[in-house]
Amino acid sequence: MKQELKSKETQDLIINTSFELFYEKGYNATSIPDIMKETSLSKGAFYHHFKNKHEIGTKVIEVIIRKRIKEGFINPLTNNDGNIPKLLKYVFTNRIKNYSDREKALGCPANNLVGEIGYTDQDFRVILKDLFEEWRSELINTIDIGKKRGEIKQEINSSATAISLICAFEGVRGVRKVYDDDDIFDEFLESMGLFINSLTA
Amino acid sequence: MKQELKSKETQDLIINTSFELFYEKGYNATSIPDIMKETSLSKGAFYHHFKNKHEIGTKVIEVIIRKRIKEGFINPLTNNDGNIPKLLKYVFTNRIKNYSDREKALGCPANNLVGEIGYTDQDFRVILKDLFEEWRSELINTIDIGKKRGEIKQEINSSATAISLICAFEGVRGVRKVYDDDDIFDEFLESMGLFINSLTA
DNA sequence: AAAATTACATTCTAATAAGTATGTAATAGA
DNA sequence: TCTATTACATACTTATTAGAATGTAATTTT
Repeated sequence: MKQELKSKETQDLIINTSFELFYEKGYNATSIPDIMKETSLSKGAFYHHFKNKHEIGTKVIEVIIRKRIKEGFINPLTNNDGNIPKLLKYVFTNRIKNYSDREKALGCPANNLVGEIGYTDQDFRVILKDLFEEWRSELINTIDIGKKRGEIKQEINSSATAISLICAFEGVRGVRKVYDDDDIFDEFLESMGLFINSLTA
Repeated sequence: MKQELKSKETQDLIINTSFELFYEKGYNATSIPDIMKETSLSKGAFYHHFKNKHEIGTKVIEVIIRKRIKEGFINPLTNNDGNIPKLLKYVFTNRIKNYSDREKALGCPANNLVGEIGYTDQDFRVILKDLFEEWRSELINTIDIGKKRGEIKQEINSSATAISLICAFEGVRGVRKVYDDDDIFDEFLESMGLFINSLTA
């Protein structure tokens, strides 16, 4: 096989495996040997492709988690031919219900990482902030469209609403984690639906 | 000094120090030597009073974090002579603004631990769940009182509303962590205020 | 085809971890 | 007062960690 291709495949394997382990056990609780055991590759392979653990952490956020947020939360917003409040409800409520048991039990990968951020590691914080900002700005845009179309009240603060939707969503995913119970989701979705209704003109 | 008293003081020192370190660096990133360096005590002292790291984790949740949630969120609810929506606004919005910079930057200790929970450690999950349940049940009670008094709409689902308030609150504290910016709080509080208003009869 | 480079594997080091064993001075009980 | 126990400190063991050094076969470049 061509070297360049092989190399890319190995890197992808390491990144994907790292993501899964970080998601299941947490970043700090996952060691490089853990990752390499899972890939069936050697430590040499790891340090050939990556500088250190911090670099793979960064890559996992920038590549995998970013992709998940883009595909799961940002892209669906751009498909805004229909009614905006309905779109918001879809993205923030209906979608959640269809998560796998694993995803429900493990929560949001981005939010889990946020929980691990300490006083010192500002690097992850900044990358995650950029991610949230991408998401928020698309949400603001979506809400603004709703306002222009008269589907959302003019007096609604788009930016405040966007951040609140994100906060509430990240919040449930954490709370659902500790409850390990679908009822929490259902009740949350009911309130979330009411909140979105309260935005409609 | 009497032994029993001395022993209690040492245990408290270890528990409090552990809480601070877990809060600043996270549970998994904090080692027993870290804790003992901070207390200026020896490892022998630690293992004399506690079985292992897991036990101190449990104690920190059951004692310190529980106390914080009780005093900060549950007890204020029981002081419900005034208007209930106003009380909710106080507990969920005004209070947050008065957090110290450190508390803003570090987020919610309970929620941070939630982020570190993996597939395996069900122990912490269950203790945290009990904590959230205490909080939620008091909140449900408070909302019910508001309904009885006619301050909150009858058709509001108290349980769903309670869990949503908790989720939203835990959510911001995480999001605020990554943003490291007070504007996020202000915007969130604006939306939160509207949401609470929408509950009023 | 020879030389250089790449993509790893293997081996090693130095630090740090959790937890145990042992020692000792102070206190408490008999 | 003698003995037992408590509250630690010190020292040790074993496992695991991040990362560096070295080796090597396959691929690429010249």
